[in-house]
Amino acid sequence: MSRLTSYRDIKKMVLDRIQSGAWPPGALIPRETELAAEFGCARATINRALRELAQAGVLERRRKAGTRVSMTPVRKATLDIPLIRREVEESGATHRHRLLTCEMSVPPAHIAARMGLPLERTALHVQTLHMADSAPYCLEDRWINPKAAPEALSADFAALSANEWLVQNIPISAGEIAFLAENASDADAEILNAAPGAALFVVERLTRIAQEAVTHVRIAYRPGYRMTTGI
Amino acid sequence: MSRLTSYRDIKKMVLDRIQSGAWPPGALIPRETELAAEFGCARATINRALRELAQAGVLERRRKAGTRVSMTPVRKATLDIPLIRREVEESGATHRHRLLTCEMSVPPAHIAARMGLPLERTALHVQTLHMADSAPYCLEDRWINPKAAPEALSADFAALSANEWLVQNIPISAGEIAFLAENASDADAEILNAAPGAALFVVERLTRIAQEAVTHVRIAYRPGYRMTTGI
DNA sequence: AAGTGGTCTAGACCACGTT
DNA sequence: ACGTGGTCTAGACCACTTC
Repeated sequence: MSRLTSYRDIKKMVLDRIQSGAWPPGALIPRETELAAEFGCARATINRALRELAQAGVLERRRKAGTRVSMTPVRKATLDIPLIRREVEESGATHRHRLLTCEMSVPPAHIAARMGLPLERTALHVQTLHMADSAPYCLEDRWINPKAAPEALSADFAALSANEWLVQNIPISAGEIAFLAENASDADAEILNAAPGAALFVVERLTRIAQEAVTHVRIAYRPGYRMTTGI
Repeated sequence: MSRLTSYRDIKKMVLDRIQSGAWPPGALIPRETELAAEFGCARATINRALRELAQAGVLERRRKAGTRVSMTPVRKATLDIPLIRREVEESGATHRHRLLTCEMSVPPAHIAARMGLPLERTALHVQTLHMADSAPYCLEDRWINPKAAPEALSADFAALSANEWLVQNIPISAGEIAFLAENASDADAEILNAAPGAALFVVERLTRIAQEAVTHVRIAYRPGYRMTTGI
């Protein structure tokens, strides 16, 4: 027999005890040393299993107080935020994109505020329509802070979409992301080939490098789009 | 100095090298043994740091091929799916709920199909309006498989919302979750006090225990709702 | 003060994928 | 075949919290 007691096995067994009701919500479970003895493995192995279950929200651990089954399982959903091109291609379609706008202009006040730009300061505005085969897939409306990403001014977004260019040229960074629903404006509707007022799934993302906003993007998906994941 | 080389420090230093551009997207980084020598710590420490960064989507690791900086930096967003009551309370408002429907009936075909129920089989249908202070917050439309959760038939959902009851009575389990946008139906609009056709942010969740569907829920939020998280 | 989880080490063996 | 990450061990010390 291969590895009788991998940390994966421990996780399964612990989950099993929870789901079977042997360890109900709120229950204190045995300490690591006891479980290690019971399962015949090192404490480090138990530790890894329990640590991962705690990270997943199944357990709550506190020094000295011990490990308990969560009372309110905070379910966490992990969403992948892929490149739009890849997302389209994985659905089996061909990805194309069309550059609609690429110019310096003054962003709307709420976007300037979120990016921390002074009012009236211009930024690079790039609008791109992404298509799956020949149908509109989503509309990317992006503002780029020229101070934080000066190279963007000379990039050719008609060749490589802004979405993809930024991923390849801006290092890993922090930011916020929001998901919401909006009624399609007349402009959105025409571009996405949707009915005016149709409910659109929208993702807004603000990306920073060292506190400074680099780019703000609003991606509005075609009607009917669903973002899915397991729990 | 305390801990010179905790796995957290390693993570920070690696992230720093990535964000500074020293290790650009796609770059192959040194192997674990080399980093351990450089930082003067055990390989296990390096392993934990790199493993967590890989889990966060920052690195991509493959045996024999080594560890690379992800080409697609912003890859994963983790959303907490809290109790609705807690979500409301954290915004500073008071949570109340009103039970609108609670009866056995035959679910629409697409829901029966997703739950794996035979056509015409009845299920428990529970509709709850959640309110923040006195304003509608979201509409919970839930179907419960009586075979998988028979105790639900005798629960008092007027006292404890179905959302909360299930969390407390059904053990942690697997499922799928989807986020989408829908135009408010006339019924939705009236209940949520929104304009008919308003774009609503909708979460649909299917919960299973051991392959069997326990409950399907559609939660439609009031117009203007945003689900946000860091990256 | 004492007990629990949190982390680190040094070494070992193994699994997987590339070559 | 071989090199890289994946995991496990046994032991140790530490940090935090409750008692």
